[in-house]
Amino acid sequence: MPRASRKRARTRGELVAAAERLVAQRGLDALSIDEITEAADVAKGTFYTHFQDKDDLANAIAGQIRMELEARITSLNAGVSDAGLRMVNGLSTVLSFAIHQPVRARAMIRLIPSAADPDMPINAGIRRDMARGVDSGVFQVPSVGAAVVATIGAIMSALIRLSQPGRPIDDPHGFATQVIEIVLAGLGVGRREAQRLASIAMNSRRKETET
Amino acid sequence: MPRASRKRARTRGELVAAAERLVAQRGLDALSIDEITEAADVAKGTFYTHFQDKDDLANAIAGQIRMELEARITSLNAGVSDAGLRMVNGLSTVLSFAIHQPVRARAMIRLIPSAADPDMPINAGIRRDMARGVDSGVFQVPSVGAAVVATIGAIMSALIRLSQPGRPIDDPHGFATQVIEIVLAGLGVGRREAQRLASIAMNSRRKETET
DNA sequence: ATAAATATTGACCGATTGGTCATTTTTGAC
DNA sequence: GTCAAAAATGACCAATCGGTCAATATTTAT
Repeated sequence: MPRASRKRARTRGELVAAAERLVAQRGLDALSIDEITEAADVAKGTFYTHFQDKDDLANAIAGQIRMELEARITSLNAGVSDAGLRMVNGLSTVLSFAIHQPVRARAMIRLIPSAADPDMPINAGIRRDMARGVDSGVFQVPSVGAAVVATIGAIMSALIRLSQPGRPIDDPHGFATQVIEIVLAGLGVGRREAQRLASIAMNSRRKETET
Repeated sequence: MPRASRKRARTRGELVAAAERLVAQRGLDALSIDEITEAADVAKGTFYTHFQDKDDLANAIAGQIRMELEARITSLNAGVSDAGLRMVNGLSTVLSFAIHQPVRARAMIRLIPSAADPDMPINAGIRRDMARGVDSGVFQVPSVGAAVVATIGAIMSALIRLSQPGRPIDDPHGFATQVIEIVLAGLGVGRREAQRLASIAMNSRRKETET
């Protein structure tokens, strides 16, 4: 069915959108199926024609967001070999996501608490780029493991702060730039170079249109 | 204890201990009162003679842990005016807690997700010491706000990693020292000085006996 | 237009939950 | 040892939840 009806996709989209909103506000555990279907304005039974259960929906949402982020970072890093540049491309993409899509960013945080786990697949990119940077001498850290943990934590914390509702930051791009600069300094990059790399990355993200 | 029987305190302690264990494993939302009372080997009704509801218990646990940490840090920092020393005293205390009491540390993480919020009372100490360090020139950062967020995030991430069950770190004290060193470097402290401060703090923590 | 296929609906069910309370057990002051 | 107060018990209830399914509405193919 090439010209298949779009109604099904639209209904599914409404469920996902409603769930993202609710999860961002109150977390997955606090939600009932009834609540989600009511917010999406569909009957309860409809939920089960699109998802097996609540976990299935959660995985669909988290997987989609993760895919989008990874695709964008991969695209940005195509052909880039410098570890510093690769790192700021990844970090700035994540923080830009928090700025432009705060609701989905918060949903992601609540759905993937393991995002802070350095050994999760979602953090494979950071691990690789960190090792690359240490090998090439761009980064100077007491250990790759500690550096990965510290970096992920700092970025996740900034992600949370940037996507926090009700307490907007005056200059979010500036804030994100500062956090990235601090992270790079922690990795042993000189203050001036850190400042330069962070600015380049966040300024590029600022110009791009988000989905 | 004129009017307080010891049985009551013991029962309450069993409830708290059981809850800490269960919360560390599966989070508060996933727990039922039945489960907690069964794990504590008391009847369901007993729960309600000690706590109003599940939130009351959660607040009691989180409050107790927070109090212990703050008391220890305050004690360590008594009479210390150097911002760098004050900062590493705080950070090393938290990481030492994760190493020596991983179950309670994980319970804390799950009970206070807002621990990553820089504006929460629990992080007032970091805010103050950060401002003090910037004023005195010990720290050099693009902004105090960004530095606080990055620092809290890095430490929380290390806390999570250190308290993670099933995947112990070979040299936890060394790992904690490395993370603190990276954080200090991010705050503009020189590599050698950062290494020195982190080592001093974590070595002191290593010798102390934990509750 | 019509029928087959698919999507949607919402009433319904069994299981689980938070919370109550009359009863029993334990404690400690005398 | 006695007894009143405090603590602990566990059966019980109303509410909510995840999940099902026969009935209905909509879409697609012919």
